[in-house]
Amino acid sequence: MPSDPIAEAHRLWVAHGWADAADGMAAITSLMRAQQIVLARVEAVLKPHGITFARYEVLMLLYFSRRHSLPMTFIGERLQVHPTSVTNAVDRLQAAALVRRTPHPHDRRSTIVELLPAGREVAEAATADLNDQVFGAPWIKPAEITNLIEVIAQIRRQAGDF
Amino acid sequence: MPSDPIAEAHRLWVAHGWADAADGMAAITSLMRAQQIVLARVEAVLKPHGITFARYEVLMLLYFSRRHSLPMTFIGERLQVHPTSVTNAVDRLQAAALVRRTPHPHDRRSTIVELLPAGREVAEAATADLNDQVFGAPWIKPAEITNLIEVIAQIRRQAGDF
DNA sequence: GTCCAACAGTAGGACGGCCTAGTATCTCTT
DNA sequence: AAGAGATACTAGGCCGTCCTACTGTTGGAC
Repeated sequence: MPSDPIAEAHRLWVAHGWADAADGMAAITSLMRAQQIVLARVEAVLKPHGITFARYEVLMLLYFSRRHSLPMTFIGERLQVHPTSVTNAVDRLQAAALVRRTPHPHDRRSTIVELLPAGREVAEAATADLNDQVFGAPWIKPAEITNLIEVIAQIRRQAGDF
Repeated sequence: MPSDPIAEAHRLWVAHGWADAADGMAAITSLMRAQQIVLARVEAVLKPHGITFARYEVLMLLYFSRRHSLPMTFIGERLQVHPTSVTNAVDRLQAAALVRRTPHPHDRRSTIVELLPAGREVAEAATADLNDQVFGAPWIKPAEITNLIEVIAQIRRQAGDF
């Protein structure tokens, strides 16, 4: 059984006199690796539904909104992604007839994205699968999950994420 | 001050009867967001050095290897990325004259990537900046950092990462 | 009232990740 | 010794992210 590459990197960091940065390096590298692992699982579950995680997030944002519709700008701010990424995601969702663009009634610069019934179906079906196969699956102990949420919330808060 | 979008999503998950998956959803969403935040910081620090995080990881792997050279395959396995991603990164590092490709002495299928002196310089300078501005910076409390490493190690181990 | 700065969205391009397909080489079986 | 399967790498393409540049619209300063 091979050793943990991150623990190995940590050891090398200390050996090179970078001990005060070794923990931070290991934590950030861990974060990168974990995200990659988890994203791959999520994408695998979403693939049969014909969407990606980026598009799933847009769908759920619309799903939870009062009128099942939101301005492009709001979506970008909420998901913390660049406006062009929203354009990209909405383009593909619209091509799949899951959402549609509607002009804003008062501001002709703005565009409203509206969830279509087909999009609502996909959102519900995809969520059922994700809840069953990923979110609700026993990947780590429940206590550790809430711990993880708490620690990351600190990072996010410190970065001005909320 | 707006509330935490992830806490909000958690609340909605519970309200829709998905309580048993709410924590997992929040943890995974947190992971995604945190990775995005941290990666952006790392990339900003590396940008003046003319490399990205993907290429930095390759450079450091070579930097720590005995002969400052490794097979393409080994790099991909260690970094847990697709072989084509290694090809991509090495292409760009080679174009920047930081590494070079060398034929494997015994196996003509294989290619050895060798760190050049210029690559060594960049690796050291980039690491100094990363240690100073990201890895060693006080983004969360030290105890929380080791906690994060531990929890993520469980996820990675469960996923067969090591 | 006019003009200009700010804003909303999109087009085009760079980059990293993956997948599939293809070539070249090795290795094992028979 | 020969063929089959595994292995190493790469080319081309898709997707999501970002950046810059551009068009159109709004709203406030004057």
